[in-house]
Amino acid sequence: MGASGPAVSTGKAQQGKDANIYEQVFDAILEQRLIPGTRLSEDKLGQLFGVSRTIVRTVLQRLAFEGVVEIQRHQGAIIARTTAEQARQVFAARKAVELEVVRNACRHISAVQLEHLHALVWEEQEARGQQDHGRALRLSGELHLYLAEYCGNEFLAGFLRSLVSRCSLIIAQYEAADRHSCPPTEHGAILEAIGAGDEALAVKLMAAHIDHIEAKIDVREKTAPPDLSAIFSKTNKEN
Amino acid sequence: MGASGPAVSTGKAQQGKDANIYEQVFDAILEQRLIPGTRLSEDKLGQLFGVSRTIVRTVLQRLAFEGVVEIQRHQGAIIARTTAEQARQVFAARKAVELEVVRNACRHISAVQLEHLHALVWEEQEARGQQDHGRALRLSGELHLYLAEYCGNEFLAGFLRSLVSRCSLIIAQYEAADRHSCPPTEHGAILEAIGAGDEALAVKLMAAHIDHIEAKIDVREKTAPPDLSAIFSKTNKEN
DNA sequence: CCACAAAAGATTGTATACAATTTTTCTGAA
DNA sequence: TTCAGAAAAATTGTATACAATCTTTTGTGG
Repeated sequence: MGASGPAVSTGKAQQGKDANIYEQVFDAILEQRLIPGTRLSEDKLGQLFGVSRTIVRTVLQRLAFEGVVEIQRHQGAIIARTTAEQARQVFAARKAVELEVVRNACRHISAVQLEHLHALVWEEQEARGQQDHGRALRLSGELHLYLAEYCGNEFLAGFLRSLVSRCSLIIAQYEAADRHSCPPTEHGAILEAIGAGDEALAVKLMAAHIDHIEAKIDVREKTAPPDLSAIFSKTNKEN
Repeated sequence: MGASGPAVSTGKAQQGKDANIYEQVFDAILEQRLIPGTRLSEDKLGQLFGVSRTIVRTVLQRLAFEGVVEIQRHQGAIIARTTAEQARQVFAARKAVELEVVRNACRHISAVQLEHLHALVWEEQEARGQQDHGRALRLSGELHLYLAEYCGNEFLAGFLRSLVSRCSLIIAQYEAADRHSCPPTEHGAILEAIGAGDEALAVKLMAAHIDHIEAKIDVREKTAPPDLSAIFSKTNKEN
């Protein structure tokens, strides 16, 4: 599988060019190449992708619905920033959803689907071995998303999609320097339990797994607020 | 509270005119004045509300993201139809989310918030007594939504919002002639349990409540013809 | 040099024009 | 009549023009 797969089924097929842009922006978020606070100018994006603002606007609105960008009237779109309290809520929501997902997966998942998930784990380890943290993080997210998709509830899967992408933003905003967001051995263990149909164990492992991710984030505000350095020295402005 | 409240906080304040149209369409869905399969022509809606297709398009895309309308390329938007399997998934998702909501509510809810919910139950009973089934259904939905909002997790609340609206569509599509979707005594009992802080009881009652709603739907397909302008005529001046 | 107001510039909000596609209507023949 | 196919109409997809608002720069007085 190539580096830039379709990132889980994002909806229907046969869509317009907005779908392409959406995928690219979404993937960039999942790989943390777009970090919270980044401004997404309609004109810039339009020129970048060779489309008019109409298309860009559609994409930005969709991303805003998903919660990964914030749009404020007359002030445009930025990659969403997450407060510490919101981060707590995201992990709580993930736990509620993913425990249900795991329960369903233990009953509904097929052998070939399980095989696919194992392949993702292997791919993720490979990326991590190559120090490609962005790709590893995206693959980790995709594992959770495919698991949800295979559990047989498209609504839970769709919701989890927005939670996982938001998690990427949270990690980008808060995580300490050492970045190993999802211990891959845990992924493997969860899949083992699901494959064995051991619902109780799978649920327990998934709960612990999410707790571990949450434990890694550091609630001190790492965002550069109106920088002190900016107050004392006129810093340059990018682009 | 008047008949046409803001229907739970739908997001940010200070929004454009699209917010108004969105509210009206969403309320019409919650009150089942818009039923599954109804075609939503961009031009018709635009003339109806006195805005250009640009605005209508924004609204339709948002509704599509929430899952209450379906958009197919070059074929426009219709109120979403739900398959029997999807309906099953919606109720499963609601159960997963609302049980978590109830657990949190038992710990986080305040006295004044609980008072508000009790008032909603009373209002719903009143509407039912006046044979205003549409309003009763909307109030029932708002009860569930406010409960989620008060539980202290905006992400779960937002997800539940789309599930509840989808439920209105499911009921409109499938429910038998006798329409009493949410036995109000059950609502009261759930609030009692939450007020008493009895988590186990509250969870049990909510689970049973959702099961009862699901049990009422009837998977036989029932079609219905649309009439667009009449639906919004009471709130809009121009034909 | 700083504070502050006004103008210039940049960005977003909305409407409209045109292109692409689908749906409907019309025509003719089996 | 009924069917196929083409023209006509209607509807959606996209780009662009202009209006509204915000941001930055500039100019002036203290």
